[in-house]
Amino acid sequence: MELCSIQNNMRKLRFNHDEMTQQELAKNIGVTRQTIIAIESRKYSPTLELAFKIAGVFQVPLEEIFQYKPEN
Amino acid sequence: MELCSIQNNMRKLRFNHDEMTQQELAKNIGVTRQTIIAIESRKYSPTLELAFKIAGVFQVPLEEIFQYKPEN
DNA sequence: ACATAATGTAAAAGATTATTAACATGATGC
DNA sequence: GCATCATGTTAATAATCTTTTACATTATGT
Repeated sequence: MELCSIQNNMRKLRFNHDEMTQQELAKNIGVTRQTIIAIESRKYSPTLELAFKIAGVFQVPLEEIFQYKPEN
Repeated sequence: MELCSIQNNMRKLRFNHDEMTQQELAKNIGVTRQTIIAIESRKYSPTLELAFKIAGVFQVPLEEIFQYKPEN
């Protein structure tokens, strides 16, 4: 499976935030669960706006969640 | 004209980096000049990957270039 | 055993971002 | 005046991201 070039630790963050489910996170940022699944599994990377919203939910800097790895 | 919800100071950064032109920036990150124009004028926001590349060129944290303003 | 919740997979349609191409303007230098 | 460079505008196409829908798997609790 093709992976996108940006890593993330959303999954870890969800669990560290009271085991927030994909559904809850999705609702929080106003997207569908499919989008969360796709991002977590690196099927594709989110838009910049979505990335900011996710960082907002977990209250961490964007770059603490997403890391760009050009080589992948 | 509709503005996207993410502000940026690419234009300022270009001028502070030896007055780098849109064309040079575009070439640096591997997109067309149209994409730079669209982002600078907030016609739309870049993908997360593109945002990282731009931050890389100017060697500043992503959030120093792009700011999310939900209210716009 | 059964119901429920959380996660996973897949495919088509819709929305947004990026490219390509063509043409326009203003500034600069020859 | 003319050529060149940087920027701007528009429109059509291509690529990528998001939604919608439907169904599968695994774990948990009753």
